[in-house]
Amino acid sequence: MSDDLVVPEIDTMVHEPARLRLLTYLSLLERADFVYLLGQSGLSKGNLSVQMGNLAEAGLVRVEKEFVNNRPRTTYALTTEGRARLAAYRRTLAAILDALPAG
Amino acid sequence: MSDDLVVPEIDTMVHEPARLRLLTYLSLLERADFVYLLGQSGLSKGNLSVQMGNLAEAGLVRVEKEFVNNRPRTTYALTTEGRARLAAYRRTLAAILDALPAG
DNA sequence: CGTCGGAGGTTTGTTTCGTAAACTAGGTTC
DNA sequence: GAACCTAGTTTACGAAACAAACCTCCGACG
Repeated sequence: MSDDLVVPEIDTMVHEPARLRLLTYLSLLERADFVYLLGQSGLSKGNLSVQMGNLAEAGLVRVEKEFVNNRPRTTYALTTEGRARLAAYRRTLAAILDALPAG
Repeated sequence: MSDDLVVPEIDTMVHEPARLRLLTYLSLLERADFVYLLGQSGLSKGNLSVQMGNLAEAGLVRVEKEFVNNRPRTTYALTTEGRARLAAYRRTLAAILDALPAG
């Protein structure tokens, strides 16, 4: 019946709101630490810890742990792959949104 | 301190991949029935039924049930509110994506 | 009659998300 | 040195998403 009309697959690792938020910050800031992301994202400590763990395990972010003033500091940054996945996601969503009416 | 850098809230009723997919079809087609969406979306019958129920309960889609050739047919269409929510979502996501690098 | 198939759900069970609370491990304060 | 703070991690548990299997209604076929 002619209708291909296929909505493309969405990368759920990126799409998930909490992670998309975090990835967006990292994309804008290049690097950010746990405390900053905690305040900025509004996520709970536990959720932030888990989601960063997920992103790291999936290879989208790199984690650096060090001690500063005798206190732990965990810093995150996008990996090359993370950047690529985000860019691909951006294209996918742009395609979907473009199909939607009303600018 | 200057950093407002706030990523806007996402409408999860729309954002959720399965529902976003369904809403996109409805947006493009104006109306679609259960069987069509089943084939096009790749969702299971169960999930499709549940997600359409969610969307209907949230007031984003209107449901029409009738019998055609003595067989049931369920047709869905966006409501005015559904259209508005989708448009708002579109703007929100566009804002997020615009902040991301790499056009 | 019996049963096959299609439309539309509901039930069951797994996975993921999210919050809250407990826990770890060190530092500072009195 | 007991009480508290900071930075994270882990655990417990509920809600939602999802797939697969099963159930219902009804007309068609043999």
